[in-house]
Amino acid sequence: MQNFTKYLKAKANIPEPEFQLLIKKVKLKNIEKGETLLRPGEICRHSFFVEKGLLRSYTVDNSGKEHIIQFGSENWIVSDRSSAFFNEPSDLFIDAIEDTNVVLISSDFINEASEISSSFRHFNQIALQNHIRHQQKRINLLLSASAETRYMNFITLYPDLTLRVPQWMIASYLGITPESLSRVRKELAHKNFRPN
Amino acid sequence: MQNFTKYLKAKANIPEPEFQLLIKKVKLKNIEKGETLLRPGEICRHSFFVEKGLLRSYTVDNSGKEHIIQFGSENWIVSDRSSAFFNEPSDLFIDAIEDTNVVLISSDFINEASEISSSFRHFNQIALQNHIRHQQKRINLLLSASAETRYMNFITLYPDLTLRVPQWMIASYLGITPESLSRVRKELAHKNFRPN
DNA sequence: CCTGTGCATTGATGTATGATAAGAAGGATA
DNA sequence: TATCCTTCTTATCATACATCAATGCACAGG
Repeated sequence: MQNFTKYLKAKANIPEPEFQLLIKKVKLKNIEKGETLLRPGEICRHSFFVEKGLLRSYTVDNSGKEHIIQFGSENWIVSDRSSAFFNEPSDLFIDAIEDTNVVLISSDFINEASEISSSFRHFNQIALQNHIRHQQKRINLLLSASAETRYMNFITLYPDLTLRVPQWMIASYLGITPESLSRVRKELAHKNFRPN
Repeated sequence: MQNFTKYLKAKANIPEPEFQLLIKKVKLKNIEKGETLLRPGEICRHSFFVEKGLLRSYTVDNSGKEHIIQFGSENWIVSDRSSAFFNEPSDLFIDAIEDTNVVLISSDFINEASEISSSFRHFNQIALQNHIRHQQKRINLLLSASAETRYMNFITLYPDLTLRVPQWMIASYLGITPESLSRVRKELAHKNFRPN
């Protein structure tokens, strides 16, 4: 819970009494490695703030292949925004890559916080805009860059994840096979590139 | 201007006097086919509501290739949201595919409308969430689907654009070469698929 | 009417990445 | 220590898509 309160206080300036009321609305949950928080068809009722640990969200296509949408480690929020906001059935899985400690943020929480505090509204705006910017960059990379470039971009952007996440998941995030990623890494090693 | 006022009234319930004040804030602009509205390095000062015509936004990679991010025909808004919101230099081009009539929406307009009307705030929220959902789907397609599938998806999603936009631009949007798209279309024709 | 310019098509060839299969290298667990 | 797993690598072959080059149209401007 400490990370979450720190995070929220840093991002939104909510007066203390209201803050205390709000904070009662969220719950903690511990999940084990491999445990699933959301499945396709379900409606995403909570956003998950990661206190400690590592989550991922991903789709599974009709040939059974996984495609990772997002990783979320400490101080990140993982969610299916569309499902949560529009009350639609999700088409994502969310599960835990490591034993994880999450804060459950309900839509109610967000709505109430928005009513109470214009500062929170602003924070929420920024979060949405950041999300859009991030997705934009990813689309652009997928359109224009080779596997190698995409991987380079990943490790500079998420050096921590590069170490914590198994390679086959990184490959999935990049839209390539684990074998291809292995080749790319070999190439990079040849070129005397060291990820450290 | 008619489309824009109709659009805004339908989306946000702003009391008439305030609406009249707001509407004075926007300007009209006519641009010719090929004319450019935004270049990389510039800050995106306006969102462009398309009254009539057709815009596109795109990046150019370091080998000179264009990658189309978005098309916008009547009643669509084209913009670089990140640049506009965060006041950062854009890395997009925006230009006109046809002679086009746009409404210039400044950040001021959006801020003022947000202050005046909670209904407008809500509309804006929905617009952002829709944007996220749309990008999410596109990322998922780029990660998981073949050129053929991506094209099929495009023509069912945007049958109008399929007719108005030159094929090489559609190819660019899909992340393939015009030659590949041509072959994909041939394949589909063989399979007795008719886009009509 | 000719001619230039941009776009779509087609063919030949190349290359990055996928598919499949097998082995090697840890980590966990008994 | 022995035995599983899971992950990562390596090798071979297959394929989707890119690249390069040529041709055919259509349409605009002289």
